[in-house]
Amino acid sequence: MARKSSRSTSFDVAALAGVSQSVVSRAFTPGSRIADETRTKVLEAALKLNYVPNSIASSLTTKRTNIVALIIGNLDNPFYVHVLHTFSRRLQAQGRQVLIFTVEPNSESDEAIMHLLKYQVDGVVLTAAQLSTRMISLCHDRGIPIVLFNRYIPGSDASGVRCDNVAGGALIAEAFLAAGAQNFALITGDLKGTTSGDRVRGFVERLLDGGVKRSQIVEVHGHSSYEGAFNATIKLIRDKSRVRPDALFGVNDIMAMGAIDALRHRLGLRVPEDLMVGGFDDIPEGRRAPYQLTTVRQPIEQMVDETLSILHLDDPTEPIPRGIDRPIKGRLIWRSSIPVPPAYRGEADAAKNEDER
Amino acid sequence: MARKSSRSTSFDVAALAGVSQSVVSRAFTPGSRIADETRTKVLEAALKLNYVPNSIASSLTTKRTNIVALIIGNLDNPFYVHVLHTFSRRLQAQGRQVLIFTVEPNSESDEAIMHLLKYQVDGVVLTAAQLSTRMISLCHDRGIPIVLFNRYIPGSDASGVRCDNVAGGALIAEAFLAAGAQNFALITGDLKGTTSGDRVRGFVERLLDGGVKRSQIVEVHGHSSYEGAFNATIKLIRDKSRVRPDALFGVNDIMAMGAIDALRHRLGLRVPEDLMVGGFDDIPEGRRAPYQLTTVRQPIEQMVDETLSILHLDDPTEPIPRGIDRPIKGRLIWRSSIPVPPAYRGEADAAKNEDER
DNA sequence: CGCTCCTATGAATACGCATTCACCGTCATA
DNA sequence: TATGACGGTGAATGCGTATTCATAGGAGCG
Repeated sequence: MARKSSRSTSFDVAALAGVSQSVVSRAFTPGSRIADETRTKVLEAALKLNYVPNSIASSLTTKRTNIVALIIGNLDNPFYVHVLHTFSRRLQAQGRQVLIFTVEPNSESDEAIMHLLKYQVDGVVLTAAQLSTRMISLCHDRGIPIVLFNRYIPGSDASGVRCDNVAGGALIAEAFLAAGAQNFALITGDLKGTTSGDRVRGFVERLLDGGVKRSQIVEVHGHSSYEGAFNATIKLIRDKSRVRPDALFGVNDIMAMGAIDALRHRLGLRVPEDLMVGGFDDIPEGRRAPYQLTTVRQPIEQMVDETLSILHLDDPTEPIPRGIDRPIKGRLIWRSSIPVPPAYRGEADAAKNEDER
Repeated sequence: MARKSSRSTSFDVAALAGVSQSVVSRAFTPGSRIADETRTKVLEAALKLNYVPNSIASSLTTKRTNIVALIIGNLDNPFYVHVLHTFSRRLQAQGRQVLIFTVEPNSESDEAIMHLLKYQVDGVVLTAAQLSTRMISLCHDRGIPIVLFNRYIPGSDASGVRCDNVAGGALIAEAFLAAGAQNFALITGDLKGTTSGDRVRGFVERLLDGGVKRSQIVEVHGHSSYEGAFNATIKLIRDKSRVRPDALFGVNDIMAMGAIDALRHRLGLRVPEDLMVGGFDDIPEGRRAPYQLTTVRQPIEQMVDETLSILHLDDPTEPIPRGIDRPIKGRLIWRSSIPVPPAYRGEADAAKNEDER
């Protein structure tokens, strides 16, 4: 059989059902004017012919593809996998699909944008990746809304949804202070994106506010990954020129996990007894028995909701939203990678119950 | 500005460049008959107008969308995330994109198929999900090639690429035997797919061949996930009615990791001293310091290559490949979750070096 | 110089569907 | 019975591009 064999069209169905092609179209368009009886007749004919409407063809007239592009720069961090999964589920429930564009972490996504423009996607979500403002206006000019997820470009007219990273970083600082830490370290990746930078800033500022001296805080950079944090931690602890920290903030969970494993399996230190560790994101992996990571939970579902609402997928006549910056507060989840101060015992138990469900 | 504002067409470009629309089309079609000078002129005009060819419209005539659907049933297992990532990278390099369809694990993907038919995708890859044979013929009838990744339906005319799971299971059995294990346990998820079943079969058969008695092998089922294996392991070890196994095969790496953590953090056992553990997949997570998982490596790159070559994306005139079953041998990677017998020391050191690169 | 051959281009058409507009029959109303 | 009003249908058109076919012009040859 030839490859492009029998793909029946609305005309074929119309012929079989004894109606016109317009009627077939209406039979598949909810809310259009057609007699129930006729619709049934058409659907039966369609079934016989294995007819499925060609959404490519209909996009041509409706100017809607029901496709949303997701540009994603880091699938090695489980957090972004969860983000992808959440978007996919939500959009599928709306009858839309995700067209995925993977880019190298920290590389510009400009090329991806050029490609997705061809596909006439209804909207774009960009996460864990960089983007030039030129590309944003290119999308806007063409009527394609774009939302940055967990990223923002201050002063640009790009819209974004993000966790309030400054406030979140402060939460970890507070947890450390409440647990009685004295010397602080933080491990972060490159600061190209605003995400890490904000967390670092919130963390450091809160510590300084709490009376900690600058000299009590060490900042280490590594590749923004489990391995990067693993190696950076080893370097940090082996550096005998400074006092060993007793609190370590991994700027995201996957890095905190790398740090914990380095501490335990390379450096022979105990967590949290010798060193308490805090993370950020609350990925399910951080809840596992070896980590029990105290962290800031990013409310993914809510952030995805916000993102979709900004995209206005349902009514394309809305003007494209510009310059929106919607920071959403995260919540501190107490587990045992930071010793739980008495005041927070109840909260920690609640989190534990929730995890075990 | 209105939403669907200024999206210029090939006619606009033609007008600006002083040529006809056909010439614009040719300017963007590699290998078509057009004078270099003219092409340059057209491209300049296109640039001025921010013109990007509308691939939706061109699909209508070419009958190619350059979109490949990927149905994926389990993003919680990092293995499938790597699979997704690999497909995405490969296809993007060819100028194609992945349209993602997430389905609930172990649910039928029939609905997803109905949706992707609308999008006129050029091909379909299905992984970690179930599918009825009816849907396969539906795709085939419409000229859409579909390949099952790590899954096959014996006797059907579906094509598939998979790791040779029977042989792989046997490799773990051999490793256990070489390490001197006496009592064996295996933890597996539901056996709906062929993947787990084959691994179990290869494992058990190889043990029996090696003189192990049936009574020395315990099989435990749990949800096919980290947590499922974690809980199943606890149940297994706490069952005092039988001797404690000294070797445990997690039917995939993520389950093996769950098992290891349960052994260490709930049951107070040491790995590999009290219990050796083997996995399957060789996900990067299993290489981490706490796990050092001895496992069977699935050659993802090669499997993806095979899959793409079966899809024949480049020449749609090829007849749709039916009934292909391409098993690919995996390779045992020695790490330290199984004590390395002297004969394999060299191999293990090599793996270690490779990991640390 | 006249012819053919070939290359570069333009005009026209098809792709599959949504949508507009006109039309027809029916029913309720005056 | 005549008049609208309205629900349902069909014919025709447009969406943006690829492709076919015809043509103009130039190069090469005898």
